[in-house]
Amino acid sequence: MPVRLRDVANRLGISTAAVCKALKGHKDISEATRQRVLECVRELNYQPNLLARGLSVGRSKAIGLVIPELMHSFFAEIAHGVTRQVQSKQYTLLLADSEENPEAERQAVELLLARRVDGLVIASAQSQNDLSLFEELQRREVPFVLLDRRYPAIKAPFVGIDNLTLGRLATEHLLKIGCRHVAHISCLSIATGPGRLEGYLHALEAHDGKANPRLIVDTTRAGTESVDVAAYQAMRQLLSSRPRPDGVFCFNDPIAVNAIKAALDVGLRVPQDVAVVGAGNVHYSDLLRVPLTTVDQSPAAMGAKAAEILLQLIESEGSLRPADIFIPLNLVERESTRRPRRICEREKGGSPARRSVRSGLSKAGGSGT
Amino acid sequence: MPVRLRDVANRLGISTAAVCKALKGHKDISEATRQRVLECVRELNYQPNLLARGLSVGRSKAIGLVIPELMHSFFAEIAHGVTRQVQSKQYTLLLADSEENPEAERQAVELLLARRVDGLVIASAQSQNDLSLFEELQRREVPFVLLDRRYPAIKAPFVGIDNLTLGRLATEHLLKIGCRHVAHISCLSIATGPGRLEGYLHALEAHDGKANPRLIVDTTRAGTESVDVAAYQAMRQLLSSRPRPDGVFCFNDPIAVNAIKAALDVGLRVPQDVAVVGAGNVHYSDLLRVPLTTVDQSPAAMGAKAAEILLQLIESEGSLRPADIFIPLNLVERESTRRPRRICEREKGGSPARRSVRSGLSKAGGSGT
DNA sequence: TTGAAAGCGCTACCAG
DNA sequence: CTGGTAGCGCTTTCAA
Repeated sequence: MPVRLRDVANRLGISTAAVCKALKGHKDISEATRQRVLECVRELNYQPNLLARGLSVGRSKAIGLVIPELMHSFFAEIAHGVTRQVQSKQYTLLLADSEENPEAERQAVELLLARRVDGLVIASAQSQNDLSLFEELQRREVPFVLLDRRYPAIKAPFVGIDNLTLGRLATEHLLKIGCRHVAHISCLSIATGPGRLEGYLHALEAHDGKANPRLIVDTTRAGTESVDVAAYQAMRQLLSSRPRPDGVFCFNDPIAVNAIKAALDVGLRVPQDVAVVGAGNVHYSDLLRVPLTTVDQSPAAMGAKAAEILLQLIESEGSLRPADIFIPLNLVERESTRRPRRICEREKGGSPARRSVRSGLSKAGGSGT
Repeated sequence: MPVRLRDVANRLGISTAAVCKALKGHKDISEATRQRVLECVRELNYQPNLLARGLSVGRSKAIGLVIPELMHSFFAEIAHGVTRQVQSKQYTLLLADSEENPEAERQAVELLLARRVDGLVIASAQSQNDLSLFEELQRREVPFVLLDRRYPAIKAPFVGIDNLTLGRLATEHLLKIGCRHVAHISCLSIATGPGRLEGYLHALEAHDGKANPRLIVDTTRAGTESVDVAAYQAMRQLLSSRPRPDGVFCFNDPIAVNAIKAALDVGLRVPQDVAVVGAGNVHYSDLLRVPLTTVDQSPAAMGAKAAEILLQLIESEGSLRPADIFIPLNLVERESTRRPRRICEREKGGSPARRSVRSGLSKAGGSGT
């Protein structure tokens, strides 16, 4: 039904080869026929069949993006960054959502490979213990870049943030505003979780050396329980422990938002009674009931960078081995940690060199509409 | 490099045809050879090349999704609904983001067709005046379904909401809580805009017959100005007009959020001085500084339904002509319209039959993480 | 400068 | 029941 190369060739009384070359500006075709071809193509509204081309040349000009959860606006923004970059280079994006399920992710990757994508960007749901998926990809020499979630054992370019720094940044901030008992709601089942916990511990150690295990609670979900309720419960648990924390660093914004909810529900004030910081700088986090202090990770930039690197990787045909990229972090200070002026007593020991904190320009005022 | 059908055929000393049939369970192949094939396939880890298959059978088992703005969480959720449905049916999703640009959308569609997608789901950025893109699709007999943004002149299945009802629902709510001067911040450049305005007008007419044109301001952007600032300015303008509105129905949540910001910035209280309702029930809208009353549109359900219909359309090979689907609306009442108890004086005339309002269960408590 | 022809990997028709 | 074989639409090499 659709018009083929042959159709325009026949109509012009020339060969398909000639048309093909004319179209890609091969210089061994006369300008005259080239013009005729171009005109005819326009006239018939010829569109090359990319399946056929892909089969023929062995490259599809398509890449796959595997995301653990598109509902999370963090990943939606990443996806946006990826699409922008990819579309600007005339590639097509194949999207798969693993819903945080490692097995679903495997199948999704399998399917994308069967479609002969030229490469993959993966924000993975695999556990750190099972790297077989990535090993398989390497064995097959499929170019791929790891996004957001890092697997140190895997030698593939990574684009994301340094979670240790993130955890430290957030925790130091809480300490700096005078919190004495800083808790952490973690999510160790996600690849970025342990690093943030570690950053939290580092900051505490550097400050006064003590980390109270009772002030760390994890939200790894047992079964189908939603993250929101897990977070809510985690906060309730923290708030009933003694000493009661006066500052909480949460693994991410959704958790932080639920933590705040939990605190308010039991009659505590945020930030006066307990300060909260999240991570991700989700849209509208400055318009929340209590505007949320959070660590911005520039997800769109992350996505764009990952795509850019993947495309380089593909076009360089393996001659390139790009370094990991760490997107700069940015602590955005808002109400949830804005303590009534109160000098921090006993600032013990020299605090370790802190990463520079860029001006916390709100993101929700930007393009998020 | 990757293993082909031929490789397994050779290894088994049979023909590719036999292998092909064995794999798809054609009954004219002996169980014995079928087993041998299956085993060999597993052993060699054979993966069919879907480009080749697509070329051969003329169907790609892939569909395209065209979205105007993935950053907007409304569309991210739609995309999520689509992916779920599509993946469950073993289709692949090709994603394109038009960034609200009609021309970019055309090109994106062109590219998807060149990749021989079996159909398209389009939340379009085309203006109502230029339907050529859709006409072209119909001419080429490409199955497609219109999502969220409706083009009445186009005979293609539509999945979305009834904007007139939405506008009426929101406006009636404001009237019901006692607002005397209900304003509307519209966005007429988007296909869903006019319907909502109309619903607003209908509600006012039914109530007391008067609609003040000064209380309607549009946010169609001049140039590169962001929606957020357009919305903010629109609200400022409204607030300085006399009579000052005491209730505002906003085209969508991002606009509503900025409108609230504008009101608070000039020292007004929400909802006491001015009540605000949005549309979309964006994540966390119940955790905003002022939790936002909004009309929920169940975007994930919308996406899933659209995909489902498209797949039916494809598999029925045009024998089917599905009806438009209107996803039920759901007014979610929160702080931004929770007026201090105040009886509505002078409830003139019988208010028109109102759509049932389902229980306003918050969405942010759900899976949005 | 042009064209014939051989694939790319898979499917499907039709003859054995 | 099985296996040649002729495409699907495009690219590319090689000969004219």
